[in-house]
Amino acid sequence: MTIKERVAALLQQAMDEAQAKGFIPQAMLPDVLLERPQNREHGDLASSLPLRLARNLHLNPMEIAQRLIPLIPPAEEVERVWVAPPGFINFALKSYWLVQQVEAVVQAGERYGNMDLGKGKKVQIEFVSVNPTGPLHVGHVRGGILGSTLANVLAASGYSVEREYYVNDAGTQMDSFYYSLYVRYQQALGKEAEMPKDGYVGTYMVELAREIAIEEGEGFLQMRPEEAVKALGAIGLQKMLKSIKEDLERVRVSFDVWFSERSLYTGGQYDKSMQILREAGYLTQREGALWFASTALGEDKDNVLVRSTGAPTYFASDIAYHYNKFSERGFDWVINIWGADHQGHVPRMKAMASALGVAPERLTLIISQLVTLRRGQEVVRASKRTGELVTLRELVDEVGPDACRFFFLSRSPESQMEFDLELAKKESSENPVYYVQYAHARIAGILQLAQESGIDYSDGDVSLLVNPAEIDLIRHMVEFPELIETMAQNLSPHHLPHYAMELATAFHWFYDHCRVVSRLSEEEGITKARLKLVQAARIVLARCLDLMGMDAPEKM
RNA sequence: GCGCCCGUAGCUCAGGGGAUAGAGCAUCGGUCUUCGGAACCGAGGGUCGCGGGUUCGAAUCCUGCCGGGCGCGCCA
Repeated sequence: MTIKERVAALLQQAMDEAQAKGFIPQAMLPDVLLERPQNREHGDLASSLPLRLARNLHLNPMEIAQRLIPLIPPAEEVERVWVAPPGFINFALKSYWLVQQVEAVVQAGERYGNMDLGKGKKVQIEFVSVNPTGPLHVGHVRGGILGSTLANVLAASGYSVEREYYVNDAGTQMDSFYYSLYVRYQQALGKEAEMPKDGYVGTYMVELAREIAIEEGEGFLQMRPEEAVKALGAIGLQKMLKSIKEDLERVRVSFDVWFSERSLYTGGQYDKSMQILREAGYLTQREGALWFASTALGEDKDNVLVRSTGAPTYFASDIAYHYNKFSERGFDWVINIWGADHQGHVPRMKAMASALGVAPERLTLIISQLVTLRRGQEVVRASKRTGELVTLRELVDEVGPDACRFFFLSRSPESQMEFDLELAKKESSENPVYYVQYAHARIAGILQLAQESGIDYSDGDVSLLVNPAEIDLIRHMVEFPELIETMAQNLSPHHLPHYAMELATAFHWFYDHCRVVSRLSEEEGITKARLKLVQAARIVLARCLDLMGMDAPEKM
């Protein structure tokens, strides 16, 4: 239970009693009872409950507050409760309680901030899932970093999380990729062959084909073209996937499962899911194609599942895929992270869930807006087909994984963002990423010094911590569990970098005001107490960095 | 034309019904310079795109414009 929930419960108790005794009329309580006021003078926690109730109760908000306050039970956490116009109830926390939280943090260690919001529910996060037709570029990084961090956050919140990459190894785009590879392979071996007009003309395809020609020899030239395309394609796909995986690992994005689209056709999920839709009456045959009657579910148009050529669409695969996720693998909750260019597919996905008999709220689609890439004034256009793009690899080589992650993470998914490569590079020596990491390195330095000096601070007495800088640092640490909760509830990991900045600031401020390691024997007590505080600060900061997938350096 | 997202400081972005709207970078000024200066403190800088509405209270919710991004295929 976070301190916010604890105090909210106290307020709730007071409210119940007030109503039971008839001091206050019965009323529905708002969901949110407590807030963190932005101004310190308003206490550690505040409630606008009286203001919210005033209208329905036909009472003056100040009056409501006055009646409520005497009924708030005394608690070891709370120092003072008071009314503030126009009708807030403010709470100040006891500094004795705050200071004891240092012990709580140290005791919890790496588990500090974890909670059981998810109660072990099985959640799957599917992200990136780019067609393996070429290298990942900058636009794909955002979803990867968002997904991996969200997965960390949900895991810390008590969900059982699985990370998945959906490999589109079937479908027309892949056919084009396979054929392009065949052409490049022939050319690599000196044979005349012409690229299809919508083929993948990027230079990486030339290199891929050459590599295969060297490793596998000329054998594919002897095969019938269809056979060669298939055989080469299988090799090309594996190489492409390997390279994508390596690229993602450079930004510390990894997956538990790489799921093959093709397996849905060989494993029977496609047939089964279509059967379910057929029996539910959602399939119609029209104009030579098979349609999903999504208009029956409130969508504005139907969607083709099987083309008149007999080839299933990507959407048909999606249905089979989600049938597999929900019905076969039994995920309680499925989260898909998509780029804004797929936003139009959301309604039909929801319709599909209903048609499969899955409650639509068990499927969450997070749409992250696209990234505009710039080099100074020049806008860089990304086109995978022509190969004119800044790859993920180039980006990470230029900017580094930590800065990359921090930068992408600090923007909320729904806001379009601009990535200026020049700026990212230029700022990298003087940017917030290093500010946060520096705080960690500084802490490590202090603890190192303590160790070298042979100081054992395990018996440090935290009640000696009274300096405002010390208390301020503790206040920030105490907010960490609430942060985890907020991020998990709103699926908004972008708060993490901002919090990390604030925590680092609080630490630097403390460092500036309070000398930690003292050689004076009369300062032994405060030295140990502060070392314990520093240890706790390190735990929280390291957790932040870990959740963000960043390094927590000992030295820089 | 229709749908979704966005518009907040010079720039990049937080804040998404509460009290005086914040951060980083940039600009200007100061501190300290014994545990790591990749630090600390301060200043300037805002019609929260514009207009209406709801509310005790709106940057936040509703609505109409304006501006930008992305969609609207038997492509993925």
